[in-house]
Amino acid sequence: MKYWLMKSEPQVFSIDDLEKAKNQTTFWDGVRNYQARNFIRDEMKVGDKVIFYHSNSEPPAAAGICEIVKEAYPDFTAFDPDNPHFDPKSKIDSPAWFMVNVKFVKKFSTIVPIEEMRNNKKLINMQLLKRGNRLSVMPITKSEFDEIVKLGK
DNA sequence: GCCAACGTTGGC
DNA sequence: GCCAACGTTGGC
Repeated sequence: MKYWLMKSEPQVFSIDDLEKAKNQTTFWDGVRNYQARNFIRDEMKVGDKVIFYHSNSEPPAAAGICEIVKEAYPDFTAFDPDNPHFDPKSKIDSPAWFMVNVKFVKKFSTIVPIEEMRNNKKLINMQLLKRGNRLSVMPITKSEFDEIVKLGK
């Protein structure tokens, strides 16, 4: 089993939105970066655990946990010219972009702000904290996952 | 609101 | 294939 961290802007889609979603499940659409796409398409498996991270929020923070419940399939929002994530490069018979379904597991009783992660020796190697990081989907280790869960409670 | 860092685009 | 210009991300 692998462990991941996925970013979402809470004003667009938050951990609360996931908790309230039908079956507490949603499709993770809109990833338009090749490195992130490759993680989604090639490495995410059902049962993998994911830290749900709130980016562009005050404060930016890990907010909870979800898990992969459906492996990669074409991101259909790329096919829809009216969708903000539309990408004419992605064709139905040769999709460029993929998504997975995730299911709510828990919301942290205490969010874990990025600053707290920066100050934690066990977390300092995470790609999230690397200078200039813009990746929205990234792998983390089991010990990093466990440490964040411990802090978030 | 600012701006550094980064990925993508397009002219050559 | 290079690289300058541009748009976006996302912390601060």
